[in-house]
Amino acid sequence: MNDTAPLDLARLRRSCSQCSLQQLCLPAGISGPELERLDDIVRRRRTIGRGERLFRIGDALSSVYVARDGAFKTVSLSEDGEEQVLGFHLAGELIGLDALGEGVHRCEAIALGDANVCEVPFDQLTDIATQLPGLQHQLLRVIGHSLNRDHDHMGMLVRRQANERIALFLHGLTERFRQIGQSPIAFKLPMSREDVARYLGLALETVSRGFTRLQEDAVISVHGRRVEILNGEELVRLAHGVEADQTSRARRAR
Amino acid sequence: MNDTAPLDLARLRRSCSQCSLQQLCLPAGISGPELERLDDIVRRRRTIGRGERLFRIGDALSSVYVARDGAFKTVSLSEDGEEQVLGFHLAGELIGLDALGEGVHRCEAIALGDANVCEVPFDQLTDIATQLPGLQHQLLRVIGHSLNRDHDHMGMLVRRQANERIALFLHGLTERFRQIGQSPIAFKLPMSREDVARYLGLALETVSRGFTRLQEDAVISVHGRRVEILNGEELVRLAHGVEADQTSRARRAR
DNA sequence: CGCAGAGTTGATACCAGTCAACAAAAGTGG
DNA sequence: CCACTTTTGTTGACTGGTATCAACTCTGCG
Repeated sequence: MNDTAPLDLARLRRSCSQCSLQQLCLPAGISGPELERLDDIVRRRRTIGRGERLFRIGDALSSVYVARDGAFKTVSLSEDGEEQVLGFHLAGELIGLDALGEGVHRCEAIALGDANVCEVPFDQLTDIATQLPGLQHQLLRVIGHSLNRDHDHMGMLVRRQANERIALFLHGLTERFRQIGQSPIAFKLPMSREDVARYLGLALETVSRGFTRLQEDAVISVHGRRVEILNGEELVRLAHGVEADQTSRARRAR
Repeated sequence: MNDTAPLDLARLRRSCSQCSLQQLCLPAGISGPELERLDDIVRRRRTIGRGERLFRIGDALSSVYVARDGAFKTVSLSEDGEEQVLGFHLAGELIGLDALGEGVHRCEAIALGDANVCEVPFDQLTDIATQLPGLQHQLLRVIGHSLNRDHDHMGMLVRRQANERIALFLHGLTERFRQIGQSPIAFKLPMSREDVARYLGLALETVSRGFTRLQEDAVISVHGRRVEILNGEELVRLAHGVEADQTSRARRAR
């Protein structure tokens, strides 16, 4: 899949203590010998190909995962078999918490491209969390962030119109890219228009039109999945329901 | 408000070990002396009046709460000051987890009617959870259920039309009433039409029309907030996007 | 080069939001 | 206890945003 295996291997061997995601991930807030104990249970370097699944609906909760690089979507299936996208997971974000309630996964985690993840056996994680209060605290924090993302997601879905949702979505992405140290103003979307649509509760055509419109208004530039943010402030305004300004409207009127 | 105060007082004094919500609440899975330790930190018997708040946006996370009776809504405020209802909380359901991420509440918990709650100081809870693995496990389970409810909520919001959302909402309520031992077929809605609308992402008029239509189709009977489920199976069908049957459509056509 | 998947654009229909008036219920004060 | 106000819920008419259906273009890839 990749001819730079030796190099990757070296990078992948890094322990939690050396990982660039440390501050976002479970190790935040613990250190020294405690970190080593966490390190021991983390099975690193699981590579996942595009379209592969970390787990499926109905699978027992065995591990939680942290995307190390690459991106994932979690989807649930409605009675008629349609995918609904519950969330996107970028580097450093925990995947698999959906099984916390009943111990069985309620959604599927699908790699949006080639990716690799840290796999953390859940029983062992909770085990050592009882012994390391700092880890328990951080685990709760990470779960909390997941809850927050869900709430933000709902905020996009409720009583906002299509262009607003799309602006919110793009704005949220830039913030997350910034957090993990990637460029927040020029990036490649890891997901398809259809995925975005199923995430935002819109038809994929509407998403496409929304992107086009943002480009017409000179807020972003889009070429397929390549997106560049040209006017971040305007993006934020649009995300909060402000109509596009006069010049943009004039441009569209032509 | 109620002249049976002495009786209530006696009931409210019950410890976790005697509480009817035990199986739904934190004590599930622990027992004996361990239960007593949990019991010790629970400040019971806080009474909350209709419209009062357990906490506000920006408050530091000090306690989580379990509704003992009564119902709550949690709401977040959008930039323009509009309420969006993130969830409804019936007896036995944990409130306050929204602050898990940053230690600060992101939403407000408002009593929908007079209620009383168990207040559980959060630091002490996590403290003894490190010592009682059964409690830690149950805490994670309860958090997981909260996540599940959020996901179910999203499922209602994404690409479902108004009548479907309303049917799903009612169906979900009956399930929750059943769980806490209240009648799942005849109940009084604790929340207003507006709350339902802000929860489902609809206009309140649309919710009102939806209820009326369900009544016309003889699926439910509504008088203000009193609801009776007349045809549970049909309700489930409607919740899954099946059109109303011929006879109902004929009735509407008149 | 040709193909399949992904994305764009256009025309049309319809669901649900909005505005508005009314009805019923629940408080409020004399 | 009744009149008044306020809140809550219902119903109707109209409009607009978005889904849907359909054709087309672009991109990457074997």
